[in-house]
Amino acid sequence: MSVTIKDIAKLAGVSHTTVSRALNNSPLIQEDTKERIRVLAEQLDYTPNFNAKSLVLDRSYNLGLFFTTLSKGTSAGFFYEAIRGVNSVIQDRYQLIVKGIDDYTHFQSITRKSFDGMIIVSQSDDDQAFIDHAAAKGIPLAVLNRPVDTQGVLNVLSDEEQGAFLAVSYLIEQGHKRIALIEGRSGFKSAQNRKDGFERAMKHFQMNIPPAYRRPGLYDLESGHSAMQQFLALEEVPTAVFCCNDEMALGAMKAITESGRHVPDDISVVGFDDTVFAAYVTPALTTVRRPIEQISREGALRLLGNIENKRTETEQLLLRTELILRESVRSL
Amino acid sequence: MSVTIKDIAKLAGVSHTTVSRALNNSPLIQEDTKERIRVLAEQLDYTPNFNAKSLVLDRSYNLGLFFTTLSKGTSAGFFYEAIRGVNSVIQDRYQLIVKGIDDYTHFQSITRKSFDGMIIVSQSDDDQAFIDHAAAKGIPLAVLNRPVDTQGVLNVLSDEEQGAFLAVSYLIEQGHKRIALIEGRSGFKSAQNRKDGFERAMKHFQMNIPPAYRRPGLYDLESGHSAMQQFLALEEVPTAVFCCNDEMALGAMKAITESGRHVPDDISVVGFDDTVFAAYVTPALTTVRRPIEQISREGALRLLGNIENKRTETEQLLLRTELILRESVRSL
DNA sequence: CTGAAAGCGCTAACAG
DNA sequence: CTGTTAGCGCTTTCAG
Repeated sequence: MSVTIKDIAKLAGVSHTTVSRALNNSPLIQEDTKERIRVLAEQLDYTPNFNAKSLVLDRSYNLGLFFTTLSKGTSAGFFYEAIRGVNSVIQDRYQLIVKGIDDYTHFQSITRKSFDGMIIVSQSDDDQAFIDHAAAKGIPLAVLNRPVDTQGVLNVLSDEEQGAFLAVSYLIEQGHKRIALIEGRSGFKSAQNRKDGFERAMKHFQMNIPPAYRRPGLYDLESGHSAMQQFLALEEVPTAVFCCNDEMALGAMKAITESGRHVPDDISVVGFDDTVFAAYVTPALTTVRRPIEQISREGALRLLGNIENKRTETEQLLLRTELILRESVRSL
Repeated sequence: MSVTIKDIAKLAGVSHTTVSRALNNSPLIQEDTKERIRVLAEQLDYTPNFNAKSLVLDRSYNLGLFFTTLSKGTSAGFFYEAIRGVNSVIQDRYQLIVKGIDDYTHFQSITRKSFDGMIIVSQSDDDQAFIDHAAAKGIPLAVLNRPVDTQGVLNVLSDEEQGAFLAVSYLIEQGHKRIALIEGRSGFKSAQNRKDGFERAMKHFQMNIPPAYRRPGLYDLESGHSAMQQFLALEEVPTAVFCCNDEMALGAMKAITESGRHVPDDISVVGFDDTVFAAYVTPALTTVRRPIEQISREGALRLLGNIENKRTETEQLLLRTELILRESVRSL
């Protein structure tokens, strides 16, 4: 068995209470007693039993990081950046538990005891049941990436509707009139927001959108590819395509190239997310940057603030998206 | 405060022991007593306190998933697939704790108490200290992606040296004589293995490798790009480039295109990993597929086996890599 | 400044 | 089949 504070107490000739206090640097204990005990602990290679601590302190030292899904529809880059962002602020004070919301059949294991706080990277309105459950349990919460107005819940997101608006406005300003849309995964909030931005821009410039110029997508390469193939089969092929993420944009570019056409000479393409490869495909992809790593860092930071000060601020933080001009759009 | 087994006991008119047994479905308890207690627990919305369970059972219900680094050099796709693979097998029996080894300044918080088992996706020999520590603590271990021969440690990896050998042999068989190498991140085992495979193939076919035909890389887009630029500046530009991962291959392709040349007509490019976008870039990338998700799934599966049967098999599992032929190589 | 005693919620002998 | 009792390792009153 491993060493406990009692073992140290025996060797130091003090009570285990004193050891506990000394190791927690309590001001009640004399400096030299503390030092003696610390040295002893070090020698014995003592490590606190966090389960015991958790039990008595009613803290788990766990932070949950939840995604709508791990198995379908979350892109690798998004996932990676979100974890990095959170991980960069928690250091080793907390353990980061990563999970997909759709991995749970019931939420009963989600309790205050098992999570000191939770960060929910929410991509769908369907996550609301999960969020409500956690909020009802009194778990400090930060919801990222999707607007919520649950009381006491932190909310950090980027203005995707505006980003899409900018991107599509840009296409129009470049003289494009026949602009098609490849939508995001249905049910994902981001898909809705980006579509809204698209529509607002089109409306703003009084352009009409023929039904054939909209195609559903799944946020993956393949669906972008096949949606574009449909556009290419039309009588009047669009001169520009707004894709609701970069992966679909890449799939679309592939379809265009395969048909013997060129980007951007024949058809312009715009993506969304500014994934790491966007600058490196040929032609480099014009896209909308969304500060995912920053969102998750800010969310984590504020959440830790709430946890450690036992506050429950209901802050909402909206970060700006940015249009990144590259080479995949041609001016007509 | 939340309901405990004692609350249930009081209401059911039994001892808390009986409740504990009933809820754990002990054969010692009569069926109808069990049922009564279960119903009561349901009504009260009882959830077990896992900290208390952990303390007495000496299990944490935590599985650690460690990467060499989260902040530098691990590619998003790799990371994503590894987590997915592991997550798909653990269901909700365990919590998955994700961490970078380089996040730790000291390992003392890594104990048997805090992890029922650990999966270490090891990309560097430098991880060995961490592995040794965990092994010494008696934590059931699965090391993925890098060979280790520590006793009692499961080891699952793919034959990357062989994969690189296949890829380079293929280039040679297509008639290429001037073949350059963009290496992986120095210190990463995979970088060494892939380089070894490259060299073995070159040697096998009695080709020589001028020093100018090797460039260090960092596994990212940018380093592939700049390495390729160097090759393009040479008097004798190579006719083919073997890149130690797909991201560098994409960077290299970018540099080639920028120089006014074409892939594969002027220069052939081969990557490694078969990242999700490899099939969608233009031209589609010929590359070596490495079954990351399968590796992590197998690793997790075997680890759970070891944990739950209290075995410590020292199994080593070598999965095959596979050359995926696409369009980025030209036959001379 | 230090110690004795109680208790966090649960499981596991041991008795009946 | 059920209950009594002890104890996992730690923190926290309360008393000195």
